[in-house]
Amino acid sequence: MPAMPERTDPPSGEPAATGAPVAAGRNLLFLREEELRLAQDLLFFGYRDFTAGADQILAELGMGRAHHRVLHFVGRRPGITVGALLGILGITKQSLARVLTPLVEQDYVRQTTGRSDRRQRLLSLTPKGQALERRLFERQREWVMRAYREAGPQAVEGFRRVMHGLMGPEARAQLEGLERPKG
Amino acid sequence: MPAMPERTDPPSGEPAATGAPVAAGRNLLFLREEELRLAQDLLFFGYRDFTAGADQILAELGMGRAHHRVLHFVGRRPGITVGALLGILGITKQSLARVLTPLVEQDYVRQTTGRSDRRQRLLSLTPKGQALERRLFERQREWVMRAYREAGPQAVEGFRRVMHGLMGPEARAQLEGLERPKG
DNA sequence: CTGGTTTGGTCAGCGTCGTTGACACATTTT
DNA sequence: AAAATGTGTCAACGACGCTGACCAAACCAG
Repeated sequence: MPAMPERTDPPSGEPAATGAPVAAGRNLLFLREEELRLAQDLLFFGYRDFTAGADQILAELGMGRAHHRVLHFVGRRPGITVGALLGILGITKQSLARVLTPLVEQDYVRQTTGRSDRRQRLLSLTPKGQALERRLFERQREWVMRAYREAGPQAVEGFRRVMHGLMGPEARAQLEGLERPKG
Repeated sequence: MPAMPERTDPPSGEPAATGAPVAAGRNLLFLREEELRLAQDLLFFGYRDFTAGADQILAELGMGRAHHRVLHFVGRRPGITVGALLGILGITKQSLARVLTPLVEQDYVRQTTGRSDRRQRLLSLTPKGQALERRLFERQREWVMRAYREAGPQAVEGFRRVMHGLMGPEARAQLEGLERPKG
């Protein structure tokens, strides 16, 4: 196993900086390579542990992450239509149904017929749904607050900027809608 | 549960202040509430879009995210044992097997018998595996670099600090191991 | 009014990726 | 020789994505 790339193998066939700072280019690329791999690690571990607390609560209720997302986004935008929720979640109607139907049946989410358009089913949380959503929220709140405290307020701002940058245009638009509700 | 914060109601006051502890307390709580809900949104959208690019490549090859993780961590730590990989991924042996076996059969990952302990199977990427891992890496690299550029270097540092804070103690220890290999 | 579109629901089936439980086998340790 | 360890594997299950097909109610345009 000699020919094996030692560790994070140094950028092999990099597009060698044309012209000037060859050595500098190598270093920069190398740095960025490690930097990026670290970002991958951080996102994997961080996201996993971020969701772990809520997952635990959900498991006790026989639910999963998908249920949480519905509770979260319906809570964030009461009166949202099924179609809009589908757009935010980026899943199919069938996938949503498997999770939404039980939530309605178990009285976590309420559906009311739209006033202007009676085909629409406007979704909102029942008190029971609000209570669960809040419980999940509190669990994650503690976790995130710990991270925020450790990192400091300036880091938090940076975190937000980078995460926002990781979102695609569609997600950014949807986030807009979430931040200023009615518009 | 009347005490439940109605919706995401807009922070009424603002940094009001030092004179009215009660009102200020309310504002701070609201702020944090919104702040935290925003963090949830950012993590959901950001992580999803971060992985989307690689997912696409993987789908073309009939693979999933789990395959990518194996390629990533084996690439990051060539010669890693199956047990250590299980520890990093935090999944069961059976779950790993379903993904690792095909990767070995399709010549992406190589297994060599441990020298000191011949029960161990040391994992490393074959050239084919390295090529795929690099392709996936490059795709994510572009995406992350865009976010980094938009956010600026200072934000990047903050991002790292917060993500690190989101990790639990176990993940932190494992990240340690990834950053300084043999150590 | 009629016909087409939109919104939402549902059945049926598939794939990935996580889980548990139970065994098997080689190797190392005691 | 017996016990513990590292790995592999069979079987079954659950959560959560997807596609395709079809239906009903409501809206909308000609």
